[in-house]
Formats: sequence, structure tokens, C-alpha cells
Amino acid sequence: MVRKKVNLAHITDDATRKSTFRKRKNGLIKKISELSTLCGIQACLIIYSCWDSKPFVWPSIDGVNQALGRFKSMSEEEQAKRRMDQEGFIQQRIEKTERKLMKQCLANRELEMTNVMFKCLTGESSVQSLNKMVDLNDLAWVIKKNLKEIEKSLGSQRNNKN
Amino acid sequence: MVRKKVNLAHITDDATRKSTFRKRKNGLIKKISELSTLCGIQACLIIYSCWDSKPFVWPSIDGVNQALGRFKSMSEEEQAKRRMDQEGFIQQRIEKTERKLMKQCLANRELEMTNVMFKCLTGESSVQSLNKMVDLNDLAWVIKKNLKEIEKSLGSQRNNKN
DNA sequence: AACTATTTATAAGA
DNA sequence: TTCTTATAAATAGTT
Repeated sequence: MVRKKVNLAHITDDATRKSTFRKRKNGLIKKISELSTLCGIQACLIIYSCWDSKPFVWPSIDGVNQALGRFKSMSEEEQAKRRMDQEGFIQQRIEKTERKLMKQCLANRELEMTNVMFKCLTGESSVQSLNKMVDLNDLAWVIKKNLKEIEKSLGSQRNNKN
Repeated sequence: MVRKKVNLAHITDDATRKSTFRKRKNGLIKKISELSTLCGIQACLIIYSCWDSKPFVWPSIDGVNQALGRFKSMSEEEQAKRRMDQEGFIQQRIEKTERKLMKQCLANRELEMTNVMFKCLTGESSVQSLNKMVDLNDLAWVIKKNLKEIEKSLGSQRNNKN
């Protein structure tokens, strides 16, 4: 262990640099999404790295995070009520479809935003830009995390009741 | 003191929200500049808040404005063509889902949002742009609805288990 | 704008 | 890569 104070200069070792990049990139994404949620502001983050074939863009996932924030701060009663009037079978279908839809919506948001912004910033032609579209795995990661948060939130609320 | 764990939801108190924004914005700028230095990558951060009259841009507003200038000076035809390309590309993806109509609606909003964002960045009619930004809430509403569905599903699943 | 008790992020190591 | 853990760094609440 023995963590050292970070030396603010370019990391020369390839493996270390890549590892640091992964960790700090995730940290940054978390921070910007928190800032957006907490303070209700618009923000955009673009990261180009040699390790990702496509530029990472965090545009308005902000909308989702804000929605999640509101969801989390909902009163327990509302949530309980919401849960009550549902039938299992149909919800399973809804869940699947809605997840898919949300993913699709986000993906398309990302595609558009990335496409336009990337072109703006680089002045590249549209064909080249299309090849550099957002990595959908990044989106999947965000969605997965959000869903985990929801589950956690629901779980702990439930536990509090019992 | 007695610092609490941060509640990830919109801060309602104005003074607190502003204070938090100032602190976290600085933190974010520090983080992105560190990431850039340490890992030798390119990154861009844009923050638009109601407390700053101009959007904050890192690394420099000049570089971004320059890039955006290229976009603005593009011919009308090129922009129209570009837009068609995007919609065509996205449409293909949409056809894979069961929710074509809803998606199209969102796509249109996205185009508007992108335009608005660029207007903000170029400092062009920032007041109008800010007002339009609020329309993002409509989009958030749609996504929020989806999330509520997921919430219901998760809740009933849990109930079914017990 | 400064201060710290805490939380949060993360450099190293496994 | 992923996870763990000791420590550095960020920051919420307060003055």
C-alpha cells in the first residue's frame, strides 16, 4: 500500500497511466453527474483517450440523474402506494420494455450529441464521425449503476419498514 | 461540524446549493485538469449554471469557440445534409425497438437541445437559450416515467419473492 | 472565506 | 482485470 502523494506530472509507465485513467475517468463522471443533480445545472464532459476508440461524452444523462434524484427523494408512502397497485406478470413485461426503451433513448441521445459535438470540435466529415460514435458500453454502465441504486434504495426502504 | 453523508438529490436551499456548486465546480475543474496532465488525454468540460452569465468551459473558451466557429460557418446545405444523415442512422436503430413513435419525438427534442447548447456556448442569445434549456425537463419527465415503471416492477418483484 | 470532521476518491498492492 | 485497504483529497456543515 503506502499510498504516495500524487505527483502532478505525466505518468510515464503505460500500465499505471492506463489504470489511473480508468479510475479517474469514472471518478470524474460520478462527480459531474453529482454536480448536475445536486445543483440542477447543465454540464457536458468530453474525453478523448487513446484507449477508447470513441470519444466518451457525458451530455445530458443529467436528465436521467435528475429524474433519479427526484425518485430517490420521493416519500416512502408514495413509493409504497406505487408498488401496491401492480400485478407481477405485466410488470415483468413493462420492466423489460422500459429498460430497453430507456437504453435506446439514452443511446440515441448520445449518438446525436456525440455526432454533432465531435464534428464541431474537430471539423471532421460525417462519415468519419459516424465511426467514432459513442461506445454503447459506456451507456450500459451508467444505466446498470442507476438500476443498482434503485434496487438498493428500494431494498433499504423495505428493510426499514420491517 | 458533524458532516453527513451526502444525499444525492437536488439541494432545495438556495444558499447551500450555490455554495455547494462553487466548491464542487472547482473540484471538478481540478480533477479534469489532473486527469489531462497525468494521463496525457484530451478533455473538455462545459458547465452552464444560472449563477454564471457565461458558460464555463475548460480547457479554454477560445479553443472551443474556434471549433464552434467552424460549425457556424458551415453552409446551410452541409448542415441540412448532416442532419439527414443523423436521422437516417438513428432511424435504423429505432426500427429495432417496439417504440418508434416515442423515440422520434425524443429525437426531435434532441436536435433542438443540441442547437440550444451550441447557442449557449457561442454566447449567442444566452438568455433565450437558458429559457429553452428548461425544456429539458420535459425530456427528463419522459425518462422519469420510464424509471417509475422500473421502480414498480422492482417493488412487485420483491413482494412476489416474500 | 477559512476551518475540520468526515466522507469520498484513489494509489498501491494482492 | 477486479478487489482491497491505507492514505490522500474533497467537501458539508459551521464560524
